[in-house]
Amino acid sequence: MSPKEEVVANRKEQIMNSAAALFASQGFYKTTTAHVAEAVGVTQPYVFHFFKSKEQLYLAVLERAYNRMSQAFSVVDAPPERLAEKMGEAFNGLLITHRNEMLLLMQCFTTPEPEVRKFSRETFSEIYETVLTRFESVGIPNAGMQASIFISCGLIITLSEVLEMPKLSPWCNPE
Amino acid sequence: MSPKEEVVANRKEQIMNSAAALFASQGFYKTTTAHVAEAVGVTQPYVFHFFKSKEQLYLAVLERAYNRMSQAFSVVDAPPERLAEKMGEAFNGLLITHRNEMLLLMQCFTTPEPEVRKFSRETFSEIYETVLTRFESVGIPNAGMQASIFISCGLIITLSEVLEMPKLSPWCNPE
DNA sequence: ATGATTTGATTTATTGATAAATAAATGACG
DNA sequence: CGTCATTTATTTATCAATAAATCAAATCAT
Repeated sequence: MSPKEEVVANRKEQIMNSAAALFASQGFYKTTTAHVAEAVGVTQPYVFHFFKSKEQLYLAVLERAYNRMSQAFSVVDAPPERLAEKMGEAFNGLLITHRNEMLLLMQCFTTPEPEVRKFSRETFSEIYETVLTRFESVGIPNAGMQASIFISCGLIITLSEVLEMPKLSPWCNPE
Repeated sequence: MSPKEEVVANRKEQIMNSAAALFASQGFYKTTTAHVAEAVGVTQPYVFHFFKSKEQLYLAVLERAYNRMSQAFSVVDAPPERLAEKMGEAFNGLLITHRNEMLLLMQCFTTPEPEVRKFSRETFSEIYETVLTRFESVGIPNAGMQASIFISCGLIITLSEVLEMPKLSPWCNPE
């Protein structure tokens, strides 16, 4: 495949990538389909050839983000005392490699669109259950609370990233 | 003042109250000024008599919410070992008496409007500094981290309220 | 009657979505 | 090999809906 062909072949992915960046920085409502199209270099109506609505595009991006995160967590391996720490590192890694997707995933619960709410509920539930089960399986005491704390770390890291306030997440700061 | 006069006298507050409820449940973008007006029982253009834009209305609601929270924290008094706990209770109290305002305050950082972002940054910074100073003044060790944790509790409680997933905030659950 | 309160009518702007047209690529077939 | 047919990719043009904001006029209380 020539370079151009390569580019064109994955239009759907390109659109999802641009959409992820825009949704993450502008949110669902301020991001227009025309914006997304422009970022990719196609026309606005063409976006609807791949996604039947703006909402479906948004959900597709979120879905991909969740899968990536789920996958990243599943491959973490560590002794019980180190498990939470290692999983935290996995999240921080994703925050570097797929920043937009992670920020999006951690903020999507504030988007009041019913379908998005449904996704949020299901997804946060799955994340919680996954982490909980993981913690329990290696015998971490008070696993339920630890799983909650784990998610709350993700939330405040997101807050600190969105507002550019590093002091709010002493976790990730040097030393 | 007659009942009607009483109602009318506080139109501005009424509007802010309805706006708080709608913004909290529908978010900034899905809440229209017509919606707010209808909830109060006035016409849509009249909202603009009190607030020069929808955004200013939103910010006014947020400001009031922050003042309430700030005030509630400032009156908390407890011995060092109990301070964080008591302040947490203060927040939970507000979550009962002024649920909409608190949920709004904890989610506003996801609204990409520049002015709102600015408010969020300033406000979360002030909350953090207030809590931090408070913790430090009574000699709580690792006050910075504790202050972060305090805020992250607020975030996950909000998440669990918005998504109606009580399991995510074991803090508030019975026993 | 005068000033505060409130409304009706309207404007302006934006945006998601559709449909029809065009261009480009692919492959069959003489 | 080249031409025609068919599919795939992409654009142009446009609609319909919604919502914020403006403004002049009307109502109401003192």
